Amino acid sequence: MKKKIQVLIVDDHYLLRIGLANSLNVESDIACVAEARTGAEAIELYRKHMPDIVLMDLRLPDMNGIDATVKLRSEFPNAAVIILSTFDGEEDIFRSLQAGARSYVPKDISRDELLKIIRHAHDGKHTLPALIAGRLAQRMQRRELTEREHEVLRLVVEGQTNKQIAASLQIAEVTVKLHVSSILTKLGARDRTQASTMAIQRGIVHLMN
Amino acid sequence: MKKKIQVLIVDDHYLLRIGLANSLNVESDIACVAEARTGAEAIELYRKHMPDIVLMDLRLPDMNGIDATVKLRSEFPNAAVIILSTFDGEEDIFRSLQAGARSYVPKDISRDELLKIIRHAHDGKHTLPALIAGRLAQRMQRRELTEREHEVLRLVVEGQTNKQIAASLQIAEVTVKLHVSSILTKLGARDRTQASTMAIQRGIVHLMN
DNA sequence: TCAGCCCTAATACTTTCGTATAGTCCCGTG
DNA sequence: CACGGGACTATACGAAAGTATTAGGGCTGA
Repeated sequence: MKKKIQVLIVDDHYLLRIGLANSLNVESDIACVAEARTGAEAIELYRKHMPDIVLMDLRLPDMNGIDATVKLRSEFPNAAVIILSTFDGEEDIFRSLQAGARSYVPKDISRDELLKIIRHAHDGKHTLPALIAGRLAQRMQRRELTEREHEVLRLVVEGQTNKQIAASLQIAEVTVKLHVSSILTKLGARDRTQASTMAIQRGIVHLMN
Repeated sequence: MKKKIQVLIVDDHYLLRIGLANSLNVESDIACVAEARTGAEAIELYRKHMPDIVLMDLRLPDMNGIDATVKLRSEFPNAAVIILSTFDGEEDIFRSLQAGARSYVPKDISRDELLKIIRHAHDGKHTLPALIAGRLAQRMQRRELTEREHEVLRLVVEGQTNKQIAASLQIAEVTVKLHVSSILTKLGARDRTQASTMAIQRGIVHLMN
């Protein structure tokens, strides 16, 4: 008998971990070997079990699923990570794949598609659900925001005025205006309010509770 | 032997349905009797099975979980609905309970707490997780937006200017400004951009894909 | 019936936003 | 070394946004 595909599940949602573990263990060629709740725990358990596949939630208590992927792959460059997410913002997809993930799947995925993607990922292939691939294509068209523009955008989303942003970043208000203008053109937004919702929608900025 | 608490699960996420069904069926006094993927299906299956408890996702393909609850309870006023949600915006909590839900639980809830809430709901009690209760308390303090203000806010979040909103709603721009001002004071926002993100954060407005 | 709230509107004024143009400094790539 | 790009600053202007005040009409509940 062939060795099963060993999977590490990383998710802080209890219900989802059960659902995943059950779905996988039913299959004859796949087995869930460990479950982690945090990014740190994920790396620890990866060292211990050396699984073939990591199913990683995008939102984790301690760190971002993307950062966790980067950290994991810096230690284990061959780690096959599949990002699981409720969000389907283009930016999250883009960054996940940049971080070296083999795939990116929304949590409302069907059982069959998930299994297919796990098997493909195990074979070294990069498979994306059609919807996700479409989002990614959209994202590729756009020019990326610079680091500074990201900072400014974050503050814009928080509702700060240009003057407040200038104070926060220790730069002149005119400079802030310049950055905002640049952000607007890059995002294709008419004003800061639209830029703000677009940023949230696309996953460029995440609202935390 | 006592009759088990019969539960209807309403969620379009395959993984979560499995997780839930498994968690519940392990218990000796609880049984999942049916699973629905949409609001319409939920009502249909409720008629058929007459379950004791409905676990309803807030986000459904066809309609809102809150609307589904209202519809269900207009036909079956004694239906015990527990809303399940990834969001923990105050507004969603508030509206869910207004719609007659027995409880509102986030999807990252622990197994024990979920079971406790199901049993309490079955006894007719209204139990809320501490975090959720806190959010609700915040919400209760605030004055509610009027219907018109909601409409305006939705358009503000879309990034429309006052002039565009005036055109959309067939009213004068000055009137729009008045509504916006009123919204700002009620939300405690400085400007429309902040109001916009607050509205998203609190679940007053939902972004759709 | 009257008070109170909501929606509507007009006028007037201040502040902020967004764009345009022009120029300096620094850094990494070719 | 030159070139391009990013970050920064300055000045100036028109377009929105936001505030304040006043006021009429409609609906509701005491």
